[in-house]
Amino acid sequence: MNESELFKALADPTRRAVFERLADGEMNATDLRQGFDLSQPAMSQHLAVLRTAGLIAEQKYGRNVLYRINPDGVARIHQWLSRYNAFWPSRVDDLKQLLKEMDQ
Amino acid sequence: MNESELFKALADPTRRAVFERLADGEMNATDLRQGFDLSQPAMSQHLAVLRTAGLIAEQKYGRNVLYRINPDGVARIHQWLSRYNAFWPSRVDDLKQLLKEMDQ
DNA sequence: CAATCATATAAGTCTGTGCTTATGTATTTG
DNA sequence: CAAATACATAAGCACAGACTTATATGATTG
Repeated sequence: MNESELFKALADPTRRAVFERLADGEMNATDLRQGFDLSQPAMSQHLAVLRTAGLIAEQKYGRNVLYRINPDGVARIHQWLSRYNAFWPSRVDDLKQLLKEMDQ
Repeated sequence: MNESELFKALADPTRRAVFERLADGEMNATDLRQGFDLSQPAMSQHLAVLRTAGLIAEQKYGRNVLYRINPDGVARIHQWLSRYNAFWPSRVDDLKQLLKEMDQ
C-alpha cells in the first residue's frame, strides 16, 4: 500500500496492460489471460501484486473472481503527482478542458 | 524513455527522495548526497536512472553537474494517468480548486 | 460424489537491480 | 604541473522479481 509498491506494480509492462484492460470493465482472471502469452499462475501473481499495491480490487462469485480497477490506487498516484504540479504547466489547459467536459 | 523505465525509476524510495529534493531546486550530486547514507557511485547510478527515464535533466558547469527536475517526465506520468481520469472522480473538486488558485 | 473448472500457492530457476570497492576522466587549484 | 575535487564507469556480490511446473483449494456440474 506504499508508494514503492505502487510504482513497482506499474513498472511491469504486463501489469500495466492488465490494468489498462480492466479500465474497459471488470473481468475475471481467465478472460484477462486472453492475448497474453502467460501461464495461469503468472497472471495470478501479477493480479496479486496489483491488488497488494491497491491498484485493483477483487470480488469473488462462486469459483470465479472478478477484478476491477480500484479508484484509490489511481487517486494515490495523482496525489503523489500533485506535489509536482508546478512542473507541468503545459497540461493545465488540457485539464481545464477536461473539467469543463465533465460538467456537461 | 518508455513507461517501464519511468515507473521503475520511481519504484525506488531513494530515487523518489532525490526527485523530491530536486523539486525544491536544482542541486549537484555531492549536495544531493547530504542526508543519504549512500556511496558516491550509488548516487551517481540513481541519477543516471532518473535521467534515462526522462525525470531529471543535467547541466555541466566545470567539474560540477547541476541536476534538476525534467518537466517532460512529470508530464508523461500525468499523460499516462489521464487515461484513468474516470476512476478518480473524488479528486475533481480538488483539481478545480487548484486550477482556480493557479489563475490568480 | 467424482470429475472439472477457476484460481492460488509452493518451489525452483534465471535475470535484473542496488549496492559495494576500485578505478577512470575531466576540471580546478596551489 | 601535481594534487585535489566532482563525477562516471567497471566489476562483483547479494537479493528481489518474473517466470516456470507441480500441486493445493474450493466451487460447480454430471
